[in-house]
Amino acid sequence: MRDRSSRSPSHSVDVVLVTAMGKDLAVLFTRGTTDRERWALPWKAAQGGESLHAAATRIAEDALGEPPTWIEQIGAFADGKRHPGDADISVAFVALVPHETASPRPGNTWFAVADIPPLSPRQKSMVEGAIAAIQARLDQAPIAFRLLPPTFTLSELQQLYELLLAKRLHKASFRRALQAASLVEPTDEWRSEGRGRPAQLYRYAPKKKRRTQRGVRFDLLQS
Amino acid sequence: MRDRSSRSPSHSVDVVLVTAMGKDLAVLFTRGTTDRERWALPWKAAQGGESLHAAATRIAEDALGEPPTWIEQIGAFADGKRHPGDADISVAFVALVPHETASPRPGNTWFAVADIPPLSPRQKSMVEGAIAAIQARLDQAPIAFRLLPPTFTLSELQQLYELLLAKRLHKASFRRALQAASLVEPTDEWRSEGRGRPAQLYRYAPKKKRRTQRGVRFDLLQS
DNA sequence: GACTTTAGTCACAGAAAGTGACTAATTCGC
DNA sequence: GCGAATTAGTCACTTTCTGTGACTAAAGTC
Repeated sequence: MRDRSSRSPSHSVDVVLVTAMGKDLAVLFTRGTTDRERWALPWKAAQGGESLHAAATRIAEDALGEPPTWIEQIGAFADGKRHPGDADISVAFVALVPHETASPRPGNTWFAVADIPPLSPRQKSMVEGAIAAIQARLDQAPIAFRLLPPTFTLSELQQLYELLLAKRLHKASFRRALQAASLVEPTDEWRSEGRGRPAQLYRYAPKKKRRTQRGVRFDLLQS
Repeated sequence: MRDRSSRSPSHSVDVVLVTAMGKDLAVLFTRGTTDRERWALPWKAAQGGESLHAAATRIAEDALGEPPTWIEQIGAFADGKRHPGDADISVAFVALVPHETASPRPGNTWFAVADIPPLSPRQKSMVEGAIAAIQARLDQAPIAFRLLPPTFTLSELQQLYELLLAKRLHKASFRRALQAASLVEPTDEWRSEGRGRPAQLYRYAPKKKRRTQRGVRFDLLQS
């Protein structure tokens, strides 16, 4: 392993940890290691011998006390001169965690996406990229379930989708689509949430299924 | 600008240039600069003061003689010890170019994706990532048109989609979807291609359109 | 001129999606 | 206790979209 202490690290790994906090998405920030007055995304300088993915998982776990339920690289960022460290280039990851079970370690705090503290330009790009990545993955992989606890009501699931897609969904359509995809299965528990009829709890339990063979959907293209 | 000649470059930028060559997708490879016997993706060591995107565009243009019609970063790769250079980390881009107008510079050759030469593990991952990225972007942005010359027949367009999606499409459905999205407009030219009725030429001309407000499509989720 | 080949269109059936209305089970106010 | 309010869950109807085969059109081939 080459000596790195004598030169600036070649790259950093930065993680955008996202959760669903009430009616907002929220991102985890930590007090900067160099500047204690500023908030920054959790990050570390590169270490030899560790894969990018493993490094990102470790960084997330260090900030959160537990590993994220999903993590994916969103790309390399080099624009913006001021990274919290002095890395030439930063590899950003987006990670999801259910809010219920997440208790950030001291010095780490969730910020609603609408109310994010001042950041370096580079980390600001990363946050934007992370939100965009979540929305882009949403209809390709069941990542929404990674933001929920093991059991949940269908209303909670729908509210989460409405939050992520930023649009209202019709209850009957939502459930019909869910059933057709056989992604969830009911438990025998019910939860009474204040007023109103209690809701049945479901768990994420995707069944093997042949993806219905469809033609091209040009209407989804954004020109 | 810091002196870089005295130390190994911190990162490289590598480009997966893709075109549609007859019945196959093809990727551009160049004779390795260090090892003239091996083929490699076009790449360059990092240069200060140039954005990743600009660097990738320049690399593509250097190999091809003209800029690609579309380019996008697919991520940072650090696994696999042997990069053609000695960069710790490599940022890969995927770029598209129509085959008709592309004439690679000497030392650069198209290889069908089914018949790719031996590569370093890292660059092999990049090629796989590039193909996956193209297929993933296909129903989110009209990138297929970036593989076609300015005018084309609808049969050519359909064959291209069949190539990219690796499945047959029904002619009437394909055209109906195309019309609904108003992505192309007819020119007043026709092309006679051997036997059979001549085909009308179209050009890519996306019209502003409200994306039909739809619910969640769980059936597209791959569990 | 009949046959083949490719382009382009139509129309119908079935599937999927949008939508409002309905029933069910609980809490709250009185 | 009881009706209003609230949330969950389901149904049925309509509209839209998609899969599909069959048809017409215009060229070349023999």
